[in-house]
Amino acid sequence: IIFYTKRIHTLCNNGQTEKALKMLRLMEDTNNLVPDAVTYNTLIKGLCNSGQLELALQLVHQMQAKGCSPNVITFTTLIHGLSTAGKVDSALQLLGHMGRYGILPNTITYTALIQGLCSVGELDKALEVLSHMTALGGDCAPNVVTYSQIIHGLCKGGLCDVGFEILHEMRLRGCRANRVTYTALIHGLSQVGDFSRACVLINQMVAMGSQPDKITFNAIIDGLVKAGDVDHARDMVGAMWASGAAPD
RNA sequence: GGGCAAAGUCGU
Repeated sequence: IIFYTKRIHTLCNNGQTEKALKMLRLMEDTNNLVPDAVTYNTLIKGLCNSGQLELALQLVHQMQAKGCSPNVITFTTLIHGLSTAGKVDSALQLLGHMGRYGILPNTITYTALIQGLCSVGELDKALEVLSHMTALGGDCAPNVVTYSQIIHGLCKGGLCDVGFEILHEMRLRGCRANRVTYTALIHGLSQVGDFSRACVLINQMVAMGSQPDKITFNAIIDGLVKAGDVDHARDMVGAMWASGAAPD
């Protein structure tokens, strides 16, 4: 069964969902194997990634019909799929249904939801979810991914200042910002031409032990070029070499 | 300790 699940995983990653579904039938019908939650979750993710949300939801019913209970990963995968497709209402609804199955959302589940809220511009709601997570704590406490993601969303929505507040908040709560966190904020600042604060952040991240990488530099160089400041962009390319990241 | 879920830049 692990063997089949691995094959299904590979097929899904190659976008071969048809074949993956056939593989599921093959293992059930001709091999009398019983797929478990991991098998179904793998397929559900594949279907979500290829935009076949309906089929993914059907598969959840199918697994239940066969006596396999969905778990928190099943729901998180679906919520992520719905969020990515911009169907945040459905994602929220699904979150509400989880309780009926006796399954509690965790940090990753909420983080997937925040992703969706940000992408449709519901930043206020995303911030509400973040507070809720903080209040819940434990398994639902926001982590560095949650914070990085919401900072990214805020910056995209033009709210870099709020992004800074979140950076401070995460520090207060003992969550260390990493390269992704800083890069998201640096990118936001660069896009609005606030290079001085972007540089301050670069220095901060170095001081905190995160080296800027290619993506960090690209983010700021792109901003400089868009602002027509080619000279400083060249300087940054120099700094990029100096820090051991090769421009591409 | 097994196979499954979440975050950053540019590249049409």
